[in-house]
Amino acid sequence: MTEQAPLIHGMEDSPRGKLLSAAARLFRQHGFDRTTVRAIARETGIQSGSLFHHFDSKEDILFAVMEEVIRFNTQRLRDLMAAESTAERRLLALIRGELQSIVGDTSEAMIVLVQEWRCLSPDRQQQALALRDIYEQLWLDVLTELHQQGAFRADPFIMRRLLNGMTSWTTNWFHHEGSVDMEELARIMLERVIGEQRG
Amino acid sequence: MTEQAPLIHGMEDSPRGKLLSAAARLFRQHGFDRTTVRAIARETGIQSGSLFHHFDSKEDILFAVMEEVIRFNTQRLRDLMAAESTAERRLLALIRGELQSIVGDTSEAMIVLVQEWRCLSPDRQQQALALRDIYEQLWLDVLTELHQQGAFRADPFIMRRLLNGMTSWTTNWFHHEGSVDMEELARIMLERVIGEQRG
DNA sequence: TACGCTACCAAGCAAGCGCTTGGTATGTAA
DNA sequence: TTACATACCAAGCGCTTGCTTGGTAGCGTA
Repeated sequence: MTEQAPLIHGMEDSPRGKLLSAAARLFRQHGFDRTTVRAIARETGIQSGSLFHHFDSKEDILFAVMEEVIRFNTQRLRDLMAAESTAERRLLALIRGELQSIVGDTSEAMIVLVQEWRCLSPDRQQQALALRDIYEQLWLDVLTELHQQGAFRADPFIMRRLLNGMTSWTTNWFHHEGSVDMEELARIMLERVIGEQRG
Repeated sequence: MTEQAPLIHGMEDSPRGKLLSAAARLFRQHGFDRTTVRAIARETGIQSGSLFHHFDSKEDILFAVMEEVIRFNTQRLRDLMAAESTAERRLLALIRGELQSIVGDTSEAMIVLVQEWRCLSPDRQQQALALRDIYEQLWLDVLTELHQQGAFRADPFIMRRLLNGMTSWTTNWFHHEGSVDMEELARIMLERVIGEQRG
């Protein structure tokens, strides 16, 4: 170990936080199963056995990564929404925030959250699901409000699923040097809900 | 082994085809890394060693699953489109076909294609990518045509990415017993492109 | 000085993994 | 009858894996 990779946004500067940051990055790059505890330890600059002083099992690390990233991004969405006055602008804020979390400062952990879900035990899945429900409720509230205003006809639940698919999929193609930036992409996604406004 | 699970649509009724069907199902359920060659063999009713009479490595099995499902679904989309006379109807056919492949008769293999991509060697990824490019061109042709007709303003490339996200994500929520069926869902997705028509 | 807590090292164990090996049964064609 | 290919079995090898164990260094408190 010569250099330390930067921490993922929202994770604290402690042995635990460094471990989680390194783990998230490796899980994202190679997948949970192909990441060895030895690799996580090496990246953090400790011996593989020492890792179990901080976590009881490899799966515990995965769960901790997921839990932290859900909590952090739930709070971020709440903060972003609080500054907006209309339902339409709140939805744009949500889309912006989710994009930010997926292709921005917490991307490693967010991708892990989506892709390594089944590596959790059923019990742990249930716990993570409870946290995700809170996150999802933020979306449903705004979408339901817009639906009642007549902004779109489709079911708000379905609409959320479609939006979730659009944002999650960006992992597979979005690049910051690409032809479209995050702000413009958020706008385009918003238009999939409320239609392309004439102007 | 007492009973044989049904084959996945497009796979032949041979030792090889049965192996691929069983493997796809297991890969989907537990992931590539957590599926052992012993489990694949057991599901097919043979010994684990016998499996290597048909394939050189476990990764070869994964690649074969992916190759078969891309080829099969590319041809299916072509057939479905050939019956349609307008670009809008062709796009609906594409959406319908992709949904069918993801939540219908080839779902196991399609999900594996999306989720286990990085388990392929770089060389194999390149080969699979070439096949996927052909598949994607079908979408780009139709979307470009619609874009030129003024059906939507956004970039056709971006639009394809958004659609791909919407369809792929259905894995995580769509159920055949649910409140919306495949046909209606395809219609709703189409409207994300061309807008909700009044009527 | 003694104590206890946190953070770590060095070594290694048991289990599970992909894959190999050497051999057998069956079917088809010369 | 011989020859060869296909499809399989039984056994196990060598390696990697998550995790355990027993011990140590540094630090703050009494």
